[in-house]
Amino acid sequence: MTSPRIAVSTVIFSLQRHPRTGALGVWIPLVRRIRNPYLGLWALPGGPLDLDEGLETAARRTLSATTELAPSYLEQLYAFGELDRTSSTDSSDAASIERFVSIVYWALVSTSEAQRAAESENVRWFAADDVPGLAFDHRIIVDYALSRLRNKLSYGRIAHAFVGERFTLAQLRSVYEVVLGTTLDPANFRRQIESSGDVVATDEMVTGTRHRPARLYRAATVATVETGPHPGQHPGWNAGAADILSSPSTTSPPTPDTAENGPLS
Amino acid sequence: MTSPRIAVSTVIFSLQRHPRTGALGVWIPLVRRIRNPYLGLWALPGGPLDLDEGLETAARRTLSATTELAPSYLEQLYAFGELDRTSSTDSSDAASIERFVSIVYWALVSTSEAQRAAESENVRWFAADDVPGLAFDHRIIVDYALSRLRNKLSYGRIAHAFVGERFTLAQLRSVYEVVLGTTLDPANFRRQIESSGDVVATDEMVTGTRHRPARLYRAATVATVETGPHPGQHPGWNAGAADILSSPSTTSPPTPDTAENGPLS
DNA sequence: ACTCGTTAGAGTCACACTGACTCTAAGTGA
DNA sequence: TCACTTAGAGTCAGTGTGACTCTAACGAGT
Repeated sequence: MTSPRIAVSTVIFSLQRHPRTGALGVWIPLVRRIRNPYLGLWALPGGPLDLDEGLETAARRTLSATTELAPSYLEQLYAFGELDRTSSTDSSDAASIERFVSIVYWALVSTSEAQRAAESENVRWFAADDVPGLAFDHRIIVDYALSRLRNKLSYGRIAHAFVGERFTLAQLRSVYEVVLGTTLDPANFRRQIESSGDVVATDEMVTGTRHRPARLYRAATVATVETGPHPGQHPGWNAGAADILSSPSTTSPPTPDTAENGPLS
Repeated sequence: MTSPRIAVSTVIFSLQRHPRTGALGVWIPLVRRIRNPYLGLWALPGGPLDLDEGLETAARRTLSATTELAPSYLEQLYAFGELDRTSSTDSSDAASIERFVSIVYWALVSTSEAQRAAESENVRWFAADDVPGLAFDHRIIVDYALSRLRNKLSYGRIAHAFVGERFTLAQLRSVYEVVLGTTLDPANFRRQIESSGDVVATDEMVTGTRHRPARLYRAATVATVETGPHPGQHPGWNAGAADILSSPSTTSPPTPDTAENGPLS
C-alpha cells in the first residue's frame, strides 16, 4: 500500500487538415481536466489503473470512455514516474498532491476513425507541434511521443494505420511527408515501398481525379514474423476500417479482365 | 489506493567467459527469492517502488542493495502489468497473491564492474540464453531485454558500456560478435566504426601480445546531440572505470615522439 | 639471427541501394 | 483536340558494404 498510484494515459495521433490553412498535419485529441490538480487545463486522455485490468486494457478503456476512439495501432510508450511530474507550472492548490506514476501508450487512428472523437466542451483536437500549456508533464510526453512516431515511421510499417484499408501510394507518401516534415520523391518512394513488401497492390483504381487513375494498395498481411520490439503478445495492431485521405476520390470496381496483376505490358 | 503496487526490476547484462568452455557470452545476475511467491526461485533484482523516489532512482537503489552493482548504462525497458504475470508456472500457495506492475530497466556493466556482484548463496550469474526457471514472468522479460539489447546494439553506441574506458577495436568487435551471435570482418568493422565517429583513437597501444600491437580507442564524448529515444533527462549513461576484456594485455605510455597520430608512414 | 605464426590495419573491387532526374501513360476540363 | 496534372516506369551517377588481398609489427621457437 505504500506505493504510488498508477495512471494510464495515451497520446493519440491522427492526420488532419488545418481548418483554416488546409495543410495536412499531425493532430492529437486532448481532454479538459475536470478535477483540481490543473483543473481546466488540457491533458492526455487517461485515468487510474484498476486493480483487475491489464495496462493495455486500461489504455483502451480510458480512451474509449473519454474520446470514443478505438485505435488501430496501440503501443506502450514509456513509464513516467519522476517526483517532480506535478510541480513545474503548477497553478493549483499548493496542498499535498497525490503522486502518480503514468504508464503512457501511444496510438494511431485513421482520419475517418478520428471523427468519432467529436469535439466538445471537454474534448478538442490540437496540432501536435502546437499544443497549449498542458497539465502535469504532458507536454514533455507529447514531444517524446512525436519523436518516437517519427523514428518508428522511418523504420517500420506504421504508416498504414493513418490511412484507411485501401490507399494510393500518393496518400501513403503524404503520411511520411507530413510526419517527417520532408518532401519525398514520388518515384523513389514508390520503388522503396513496393520492394519493401509492406504493401500489396489491389486491382482497384481511384477515379474522379483530373489525372491518370491511381492504383489502390492495401497493407500486406503481417506474416507473423514478430520482429518488432514487443514483449509477450503485444503486436500493437487492431482491425481497421476504410477511409480516405485525399479530397476528391472514389473507388471503382475491378479493371478489364485479362491479366491477374499486370504482366509487364 | 485502489491501484496495483509498483515494483522496479532490472535486467543486467555483462560479457563473461564461460567457466568451463571459456567462450565469451552474455550473462546476467539473478537473485534468489526469499519470500513466498516463488520462494527459492531465481528472479531479477528489484523491489517495490518507494513513495518518495523516482523510477530510475529506485532501479539503482534496488540494484545496489541486491548486487552491489552501479551500471554505466541504464535505460527503461518496459512496464509489465498484465493480470496473469504471477500465475503460469506458479508453484506456491494458491492464496491471493498481491498484484504488481513491474517497471523494468535494463543495464550494461563492464566485465570488471561485474565482479562487484559477487556470487553467493543468493546471487548467481547465468548465461542469458540459458536461464533456469524464473519467478513470475521474468523469463519473458529477460528474453525481451535480450532482443532489445541486440536491436539497440546494431544501431547505436552501446557497445562501449561492455568494455572499459580504453579498448581495442578487436575487443569492441568481439562485443558485437558475442551479442549478435555473428562473426564480423575485422577490416570492415574497423572501417565502419572509425567512420561512425563513435570512437576516438588514443596514442596508447597494447603490448604483450604475440602479434602487432593494437591501438587503444575510447568512446567519443557524446556531443549532447541527444537524438536517442529518451524522454526528459534520461540519457542512460554514467561514468565508467577502466577494465580489460582480453586475456593477456597491458597498456604502455605514448609512442615515439614525432607524428601526432601517424602521418601515413 | 632468422623464420614462423598471429593479429593489426590499410587497401581494392564488385555489387546493391539511393537520390536526382527524365519520360511516357492516362485521366479531366476547356 | 489541346492543355494540365498526376501516375508510374526507367536511367544514371554516387555511396556504402561485403568479400577479399596485402603489408606491418610484434613474440616465440629454432
